[in-house]
Amino acid sequence: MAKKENQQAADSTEQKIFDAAHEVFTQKGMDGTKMQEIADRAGINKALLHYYYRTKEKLYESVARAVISKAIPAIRQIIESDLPLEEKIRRFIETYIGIISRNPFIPLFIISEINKHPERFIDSLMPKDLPKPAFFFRQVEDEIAAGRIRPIKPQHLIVNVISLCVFPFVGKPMMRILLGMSAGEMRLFLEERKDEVTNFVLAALRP
Amino acid sequence: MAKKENQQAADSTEQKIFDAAHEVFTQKGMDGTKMQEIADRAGINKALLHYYYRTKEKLYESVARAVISKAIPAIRQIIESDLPLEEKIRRFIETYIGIISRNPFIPLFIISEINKHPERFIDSLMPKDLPKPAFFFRQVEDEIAAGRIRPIKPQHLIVNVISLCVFPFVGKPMMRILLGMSAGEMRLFLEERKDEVTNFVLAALRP
DNA sequence: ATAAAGTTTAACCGTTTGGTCAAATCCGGG
DNA sequence: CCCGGATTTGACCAAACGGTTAAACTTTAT
Repeated sequence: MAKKENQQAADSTEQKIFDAAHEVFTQKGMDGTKMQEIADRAGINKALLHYYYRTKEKLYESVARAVISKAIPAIRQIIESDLPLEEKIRRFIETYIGIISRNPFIPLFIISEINKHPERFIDSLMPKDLPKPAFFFRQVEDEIAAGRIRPIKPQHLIVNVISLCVFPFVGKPMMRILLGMSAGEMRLFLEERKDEVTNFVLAALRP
Repeated sequence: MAKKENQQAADSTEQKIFDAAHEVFTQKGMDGTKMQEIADRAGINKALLHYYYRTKEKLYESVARAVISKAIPAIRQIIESDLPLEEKIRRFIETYIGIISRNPFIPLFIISEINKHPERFIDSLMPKDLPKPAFFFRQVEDEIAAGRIRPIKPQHLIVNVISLCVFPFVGKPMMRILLGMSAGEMRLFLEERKDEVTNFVLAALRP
C-alpha cells in the first residue's frame, strides 16, 4: 500500500517530466528545446531530468517513440484488414484524419524527425509494427481487374490518400493565409476534410 | 573597371556566406545551425557573418526570403491566369512539382518556419505578392454550373491539389519506408507524380 | 528507532555559442 | 606613395547550455 503510493510519486515526477517534454519538444523540436525550459514547465529542478532520463537525447527519444506510436496501431489494423476496398478507404480517411485532428503535432514532428535524422529514425525510433500494404495493393489490383475502379498504381493511390489526409493539417497556417480564412473558418474547413477527401478519392476511382 | 572588381569581391564574400547559410539552414533549421558551421562551409572567418549580415537572425531571414520567393511568381502567374480550368490545373501541377523536385527543401523549410514562428512569417517573411485564388474559385464554380465538372468546393480543390503535389516530397523518407522502396525506386516514383496527380485530380473532377 | 535506499536540491562545471572589437590588411584613387 | 575607406583577422566576451556532484531530504524496510 505504502509502496504503491511511492511508486505513484516516482511515476508522478517522471510523468511530469515526460508531459512537459512532450509539449516543448513537439512545439520547438529537439534543437530549439532547452532542458531548463522543460524543467520550468514541469515545475521541477533541472537535475531531475538527468536523474530520470540521463540525457536530453534519451528524453527526446522517449517522447518521439510515444508520438510515433500514437498513430500506427489503428492505421495498421485498417490497412491490413479484409474490409472491401471502398469501405477500407473510408475507414482509413476517417481514422487518420481523426487522429491527426486530435494530435496535430504528429505529422510535423515525424516529418521533421525523419528528414533531419533519418538514421536515428530508422535505427531506433521506427516502429517494428509498421503497416504492411501488400494486401491493400492486391485489393486495388483486383478491383481494377474487375473493372470496378479505374486503373491506378496502388502505391500512388495510398500516397494520394495519405497526402490528402495529412498535408492540410501540416500546412494549415499556410493554407489559411492562402485562402484568407479566420481561425474559426479554418477549423470548420478542416472539419470538412473527412467528407471532402473521401468524396474526392472515391470520385477519382470511378471507372 | 578596378572598382568593378572590388564590387565583385565584396559580392563574392557575401554570396559565399549566403550560399553556405542556405545549405545549412535548409538542412538543419535555424536552431540546429551554428554560425561557425556556416563560416566553415563558406571558408571564411566567423566575424564576417556579422560584418555582412549583423546577426544570425538577419542571415536566416535573408535565406528564408529567398527560399519562399522561389516558388511564388510562377505559381501566382498560373493561378491568376485565364487559362481554361483543366489546362490551369495541368500547368499548376507540372510547375509546382517541377519546382519542388528541383528544390526539395522548400516545402519542409516553409512549413517548419510557419509552424514554429507564425508571427515572424506573417510580419516579415510573407511575400506581398501571394497568389490570389479568387479568379480560380470563380472558374471552378462556373465549370460546376455548366455541368462540366462535379460539384466541389473550390477551396478544397486547391488544397487537394497542393497536398497531392507537395506532401510526397515532404514525406518522402516515410513514404519510402512504407512502400519498401530503394532510393532509385523512390526517385522514379516521384518522377511519375506529375502524371499521376494530374490524372487523379481530373478523374476526381469528372461529372 | 535506525539504516539503507530513493529522490531532490542548488551550486557548480566545461564547453559552446552568438557576438564584439581593435588591429591588420587590402584596395582604390589622387 | 599616401590616405581613407572597406574588408578581414584573431582574440576575446558573457551568457547559455547539457550535464555533474555531494549534501540534504524523504521514504522504505527491518
